[in-house]
Amino acid sequence: MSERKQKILAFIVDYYIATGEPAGSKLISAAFGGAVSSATIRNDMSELSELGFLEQPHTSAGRIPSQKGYRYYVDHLMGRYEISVSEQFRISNMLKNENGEPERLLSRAGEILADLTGCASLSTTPLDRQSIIKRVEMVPIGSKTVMIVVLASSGVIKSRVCRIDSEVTIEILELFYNVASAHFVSQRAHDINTANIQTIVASLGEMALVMTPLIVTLSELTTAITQADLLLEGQSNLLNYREFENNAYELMDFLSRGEPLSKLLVAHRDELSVLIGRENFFKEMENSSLILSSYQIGGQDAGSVGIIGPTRIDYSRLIPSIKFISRIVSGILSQSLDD
Amino acid sequence: MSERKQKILAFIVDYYIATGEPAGSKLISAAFGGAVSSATIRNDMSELSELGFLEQPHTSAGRIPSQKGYRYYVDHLMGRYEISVSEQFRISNMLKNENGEPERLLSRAGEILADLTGCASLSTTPLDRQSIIKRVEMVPIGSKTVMIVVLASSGVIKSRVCRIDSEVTIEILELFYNVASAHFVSQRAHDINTANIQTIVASLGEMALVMTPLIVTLSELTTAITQADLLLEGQSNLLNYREFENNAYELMDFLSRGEPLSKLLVAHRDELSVLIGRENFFKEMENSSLILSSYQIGGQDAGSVGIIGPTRIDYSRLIPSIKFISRIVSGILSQSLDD
DNA sequence: GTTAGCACTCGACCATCAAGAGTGCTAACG
DNA sequence: CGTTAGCACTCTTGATGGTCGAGTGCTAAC
Repeated sequence: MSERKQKILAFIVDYYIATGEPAGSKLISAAFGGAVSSATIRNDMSELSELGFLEQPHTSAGRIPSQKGYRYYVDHLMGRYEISVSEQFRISNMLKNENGEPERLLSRAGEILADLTGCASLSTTPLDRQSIIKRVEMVPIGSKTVMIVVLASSGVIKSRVCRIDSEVTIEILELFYNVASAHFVSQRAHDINTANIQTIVASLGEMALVMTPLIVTLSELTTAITQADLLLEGQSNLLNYREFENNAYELMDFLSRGEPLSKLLVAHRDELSVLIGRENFFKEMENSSLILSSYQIGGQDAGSVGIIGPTRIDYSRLIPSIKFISRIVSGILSQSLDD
Repeated sequence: MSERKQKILAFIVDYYIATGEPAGSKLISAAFGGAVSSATIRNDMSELSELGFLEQPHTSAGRIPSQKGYRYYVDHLMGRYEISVSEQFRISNMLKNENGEPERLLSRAGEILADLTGCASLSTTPLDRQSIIKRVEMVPIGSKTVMIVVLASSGVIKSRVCRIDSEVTIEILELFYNVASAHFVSQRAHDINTANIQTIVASLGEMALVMTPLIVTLSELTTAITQADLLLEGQSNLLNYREFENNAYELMDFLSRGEPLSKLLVAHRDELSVLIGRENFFKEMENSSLILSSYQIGGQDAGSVGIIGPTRIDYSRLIPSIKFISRIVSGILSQSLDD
């Protein structure tokens, strides 16, 4: 593709991102200082249309980028920016104290990202197929109530309160810890077979009845550890975009379902993924773009953070913010893993 | 107000709730079987307008209820329904196993309510000004990491992970439990003075530095217990209503801010509160209605569940669902308190 | 390959018009 | 006095048509 055509495509994308208006040949010619006449631009635009990079809302409007046009722009044309040092400083300051649970950190990072970009932010909790159950704790909360805490080597912590039918005795505590260390601790979370729960419980003899809720809860927690949760922030930001005026419900409802999206995020744990429109695979997102950047824990890809917005999103300005946030998140999560 | 006028008002409200269309005099006359002529209806409607119960979108449309009209309808006119026994059974079955944390129960109840009503549901976590800190636990999670768990007499459990700068020793554990039982356990959560934290920490001498993050986290958790969290579900449902087409962002953004709403809910812990439009106090909600019903723990009002929707909401059908859910929630929460 | 010129298309905007819905008012009725 | 029929009036809705301007595609010339 000729250099001029590239410049034209770049201009149209930039202009449409900035204003939301189609760009016409005369406007572009003027933007180039009149060095090329509008007729020439028209010829080029016509070819760009034929190649599928541009489309026309209607005959007498200018051109706007097609999804293929955005793709070419992202891959070859867009400017590279960095976020300012003071901004970097501000962001890392806001996050550096959230070094407890990954979930809190990610949710805070998501808020910042949503504010920064004016889009909705999303992230997945860390997920590592190799992660093992590092620790199981049972904390008495009441005479018949305990809290079960499970810690994975990925740093993820899950806890849940569980009520049983009788008083929590030393015997129950001991039995629980025995079961936990025999069948759960040091196992890969993915390998723990939920079907085995029955046999484990059965082996407890007369204590089986009392222990069942505890073992079931423990098993549910280990399952929860093998699944990435989706965290969403700033969804309402999306309502400010014209493009979502008519299908806001579809999109928001899809977002709130969580699971399909979290699968999508888990499948794209690269340093940078830009998914434009129909590249997202889900019909509900065919008018949206996703920008994702993975974070690492101890050098291992563990999850992603990113944003969702209309396809007409300011890729070049927002990509650096997302990359930066994922770097910060990587740093904080890796550091808390030093225990 | 004459009986006929009441019937007319009731019909207009019902009709508008069902169809979203204004009702005209001819339609109403026909609905009454022609027993009264449209001219008579017109006279009555004119008076109802003068009294402020009805308004006209424009001259040649029929009448729709004003907010005052809805208020009169809710107070005097609407039908009383009950939800079917099978429905009651279905709902209570879905909830009866969520007897651990109140937050999980309420969030599940909120999902059900949102599905049931097609509105967004909201609820507050239990809050009791008299509630005391019943228990504080510190669970080692890693060599330098602990999880602090605080349990209040209201049944609310808050936990957070905390990292410190040195290994967690027996000495630290003991010191922590000493501080906790001296200054936190058995205290009313509301009475714990955050300003005292400094003096507590200072009294620890050379251990002060290590202990600070732990004590601060503990103090933050007790503060969190004195505040009702707001749980929202099914927000995207609201996007299906015509009335929110133009101000969806305002409303959704307001909902996601949480705090003002949770204050509103805490202030309305009655068996049933219906807040219509401007009665909601917040400008962002002037076109919305809130239906709330409080739940009790051990006979004490502890929080509310409810829904938010457009003012044109089916009050008579939805109120029973909300009351029922709050009764179920009361039951489950009171029962888990028996420890 | 580039450009000027021009016919053509199409949406946005505006005014006009007719149809229909619903009202408010008046006068008559029982 | 409450109720009703009748009618003029208002206002929205939708259709129609015309103008304007923007932008294009094509052709012929440079």
